[in-house]
Amino acid sequence: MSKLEKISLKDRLATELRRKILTGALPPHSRVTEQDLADEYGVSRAVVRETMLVLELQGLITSVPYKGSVVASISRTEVAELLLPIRIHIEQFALKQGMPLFDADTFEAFDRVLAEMQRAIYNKDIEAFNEADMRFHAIIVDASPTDSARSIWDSIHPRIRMHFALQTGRTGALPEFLEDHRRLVDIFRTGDVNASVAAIKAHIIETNEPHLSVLDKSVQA
Amino acid sequence: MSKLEKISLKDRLATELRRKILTGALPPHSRVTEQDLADEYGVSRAVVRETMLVLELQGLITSVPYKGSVVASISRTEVAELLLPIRIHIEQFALKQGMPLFDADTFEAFDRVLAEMQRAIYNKDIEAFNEADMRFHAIIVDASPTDSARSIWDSIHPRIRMHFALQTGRTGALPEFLEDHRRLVDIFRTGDVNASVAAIKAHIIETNEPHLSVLDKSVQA
DNA sequence: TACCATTGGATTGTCGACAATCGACACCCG
DNA sequence: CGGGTGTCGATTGTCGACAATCCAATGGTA
Repeated sequence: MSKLEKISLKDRLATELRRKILTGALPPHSRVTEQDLADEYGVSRAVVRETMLVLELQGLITSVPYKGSVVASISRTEVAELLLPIRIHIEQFALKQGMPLFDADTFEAFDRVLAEMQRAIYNKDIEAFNEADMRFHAIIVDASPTDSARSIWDSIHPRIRMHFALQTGRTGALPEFLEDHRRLVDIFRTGDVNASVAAIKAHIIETNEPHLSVLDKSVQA
Repeated sequence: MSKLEKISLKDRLATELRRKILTGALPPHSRVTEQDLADEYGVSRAVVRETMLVLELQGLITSVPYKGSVVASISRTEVAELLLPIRIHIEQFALKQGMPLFDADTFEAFDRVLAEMQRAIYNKDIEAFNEADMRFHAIIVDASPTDSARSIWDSIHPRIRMHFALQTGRTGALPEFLEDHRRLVDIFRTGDVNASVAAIKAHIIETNEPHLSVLDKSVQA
């Protein structure tokens, strides 16, 4: 049996809006109002309000009482010195906790995502590739038995992705990114936690290299 | 003119529920239902729902669809290796960005909080002391021009406080904590950013020492 | 003209009612 | 006696309407 789609409207709408924001369909400073969204998606304002609350707490929109909301804009410093270091820490934590629990299913999930990336490259579908990239790291974070790791990650990661999605779009280098992920999985397979923890940090830094230079300083501090 | 209480019911209710959770009035695993809260506080369920959503995203409660919500419980590992390192990083980041902007008002705010602590000690009011402690660090985080620092901090800090509030209750050592904060302000006054960044880290670690030992390893990693 | 009260439209804040879902228990049927 | 099945209470999910608030435009007055 498949998924059966019993997801709340709030969650579906949140996913959809996040997608629009991350792909630039809703660029920073765009004005979004509850009634408009309610009309556009055919749901009640109550649903929209809860959705917007989620997005606000995740830092994707900013809303001021009685006035309205706008899509947030994110500074390079914020990404480089605040969000990325936190993301690195979370994924390292998740690996330390979760890697010993990796089983056949886990690696099968990794392989599926790698295949998705392959396909995305073939189709030149950057959005699909980013989606797969996101899923790849979600597997890591979810593997940790501490589920608050995922919840914090959820509130950090979209902003990082937003920043890069709107920046250059790393079109050309997709195959190398795929290779990078493959190498990661290989390291995971060895079961060497220390190596994996180091590798994931290097991976995240490199993946986001183009725009960042100040990173290392802030990580150790 | 003073505050004038133009705060939304959602925010007021969130503050109140957080207080109850952090003081142990609502211990972990307590069941909370929307209608009960709505009745108890005389607000609509819509308000309660938005409040609960906030608390859930902040990791203070866990809710499952169509069943209900319970107050979350937090593991020691989670606090020591995930939440605290992140909190340290946020406050260090905020200091680096915000300290150069500290002005007379900022230090006045610090002094007011120190006075609050003094008073709380005199009244043996632990809750008031914790409240002041929270405000102290909020000043730091708010000083950063990057306001997402505060939003992330808001979603990290309550869980940490919850863990300790429910644990021992550091009753005896209150005066030393006050002194610790005084020393911090003194360092801030010198304007030495590096020293301050180091001091805030030491402060947070020491403040939470009793229950933690593994901390250092995970911070540098 | 300059100033300020008001008013009107847009937007969010709050509410009460109805719909969907879940879990447990009683009930029927073999 | 056992297994499914339906029903019922509790709880969350969704909705449309009304209230409060903000802001800019309007218009009156000195």
